[in-house]
Amino acid sequence: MTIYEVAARAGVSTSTVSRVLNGARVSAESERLVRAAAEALAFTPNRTASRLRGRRSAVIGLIIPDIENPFFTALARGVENRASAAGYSVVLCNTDEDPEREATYLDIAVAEHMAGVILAPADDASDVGRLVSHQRPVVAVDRSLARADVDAVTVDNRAGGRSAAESLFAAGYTRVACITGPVSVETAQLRMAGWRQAATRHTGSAYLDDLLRYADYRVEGGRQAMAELLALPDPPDAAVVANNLMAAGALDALHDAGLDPPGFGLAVFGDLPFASFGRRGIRVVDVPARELGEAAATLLLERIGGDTSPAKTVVLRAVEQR
Amino acid sequence: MTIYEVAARAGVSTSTVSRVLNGARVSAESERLVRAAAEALAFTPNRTASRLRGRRSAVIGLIIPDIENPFFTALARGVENRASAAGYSVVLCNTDEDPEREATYLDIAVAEHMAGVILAPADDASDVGRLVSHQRPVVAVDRSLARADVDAVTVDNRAGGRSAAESLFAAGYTRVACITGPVSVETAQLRMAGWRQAATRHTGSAYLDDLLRYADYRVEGGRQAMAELLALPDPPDAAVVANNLMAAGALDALHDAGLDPPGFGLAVFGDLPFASFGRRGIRVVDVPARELGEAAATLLLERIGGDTSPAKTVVLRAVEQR
DNA sequence: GAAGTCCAAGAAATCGATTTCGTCAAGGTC
DNA sequence: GACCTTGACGAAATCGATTTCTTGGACTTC
Repeated sequence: MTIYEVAARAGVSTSTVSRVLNGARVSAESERLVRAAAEALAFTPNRTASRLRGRRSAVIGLIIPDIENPFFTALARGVENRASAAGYSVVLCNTDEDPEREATYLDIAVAEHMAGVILAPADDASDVGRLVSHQRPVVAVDRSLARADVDAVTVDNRAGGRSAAESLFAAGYTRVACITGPVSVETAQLRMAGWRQAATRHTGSAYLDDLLRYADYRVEGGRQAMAELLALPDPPDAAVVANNLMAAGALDALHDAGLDPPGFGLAVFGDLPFASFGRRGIRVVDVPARELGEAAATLLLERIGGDTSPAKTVVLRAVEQR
Repeated sequence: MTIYEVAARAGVSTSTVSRVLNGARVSAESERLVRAAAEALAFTPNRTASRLRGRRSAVIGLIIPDIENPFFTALARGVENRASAAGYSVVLCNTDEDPEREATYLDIAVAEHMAGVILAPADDASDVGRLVSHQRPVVAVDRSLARADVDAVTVDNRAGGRSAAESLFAAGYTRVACITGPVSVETAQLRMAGWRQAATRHTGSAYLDDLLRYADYRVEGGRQAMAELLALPDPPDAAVVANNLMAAGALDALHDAGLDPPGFGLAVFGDLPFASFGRRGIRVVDVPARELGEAAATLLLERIGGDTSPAKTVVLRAVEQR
């Protein structure tokens, strides 16, 4: 089912068929003939061929570290909404936080001639050089990249961490701990820094390290970190937890100890999906995942459209909301 | 950066470059020259061109109804594991249960010359005709299709529903209700049918419709259905809930009524992610999402590899596990 | 009515990698 | 030494849609 067969059936040349299909000038008669032939043959243009010739593709790559984390799927949803409204399809790639898989997908993005890439980097040193040097637009999302020539959309993690901690102090808790993500992950550091700032202000003491735990952004890590905190000689009475998955684990550990919120204060980054009733008494810092995705897609589409202004970083607000 | 430039730099023809890159016979000397040139130019073959010529693509489409449902992301993970091990990449498409978006993605799959498609159909009448008539392999997953000439991988939903209900009766509950999904969705019907079978056996009565609610497979639907059941003059003391999202809503409604499990018996299809502590006392029918994805990918890869045996349906077991 | 303008539409080049076909030389056989 | 086999490798065709270049006819204009 090629354009040649359509042309033959319509009794015109392939150029005319292409023109009809792409909305260039043709006589009404030719148009009628071509449309009839295409209809009769159920013709679908071969995108591979058209892309090879036209060098553009209507595909956006979205590379995320963990497809099973609802935060990233909500983000993906945001990207998809914007992209499909603009006629682009979204290819989702899951790196499992593995820089090597990430590199593979970045290579694929180049080789597949994708129109652009939205990347939630596994590491702030992620190598997007290949994309950039091929003039392929890239937007970093959620986490920013070390290089300054790439657009980014992030949330104000430090303010969010501060606001989470402040809200716990304001509610009367006095020893507010922090469970954050891997040392190497920017969002984990910033959220922790926000907490540290608020905690220092309220307790006067800069010796907070007892109350700080680095975990892995996963359920089990959260559980274990909370168990450790509860086992301290002078345990905390509240905690800021830096993501949703760890919060699920932390809640579990709290429940084991008979300390369900709000008896123990808990403020969490990101919504706890599907855990609505377990969520009661928990303070949530709303991380606008979908909006992040939408903002990133908007930015990327502008770049694809030819916007060559200097790289910018969009920072969305993340504030404790309840 | 084309194969021509590599050839020029290496002082050989493009055929030789292609041969080196694809592992055909070449002299050691040519190989060395070509590899050096490719390295020096940071050459990445243009997949679009290679696909156009070779007519095969190393991309598998995975079309799912709800990317934010952990069941489907776990399934996607399974597909991805198998596919990437075999050198294929996975393109994830989200239909939002919308047959129209599904049709669009199916068309894209044809036009993009994807190697094959794994589809969790929004409707059992989903039109995969285009794929089939283009000889493009398709595997239905989770839900089967009306047409019999397409491979499918499903779970034994009826047995799962039966086992869920049986386990509640065995634990001493006597009025076991059922909250299932949309009437039009096969899995919802089958899970309900399993429940009905067990309930009929135990209660002797075939008049179970009071205790049956059709909802929408979403959190709010589950909450509302459970609220309705609890408001009955003669309310149930247990329920089978046909998916994870509705269970989250149902749990919420139960909590509002002061009836947390195991006071009220609850058996759920599929794991409740991130709700570990809320999950206590709940019976879970393990729906092997990842394994479904793996099985579907295995089947699809066989078909892509040229297996032309008659269409088959693989049924995985889903049994109450605790 | 000659010259100029305009437009539809066909022929052919093009995108970049793969693959077929043919050539040439080295090595083997009788 | 004539003839055949084998292997490396270059020239050119190929995949299918798009786009440039060209042609020819209709229509203006003075």
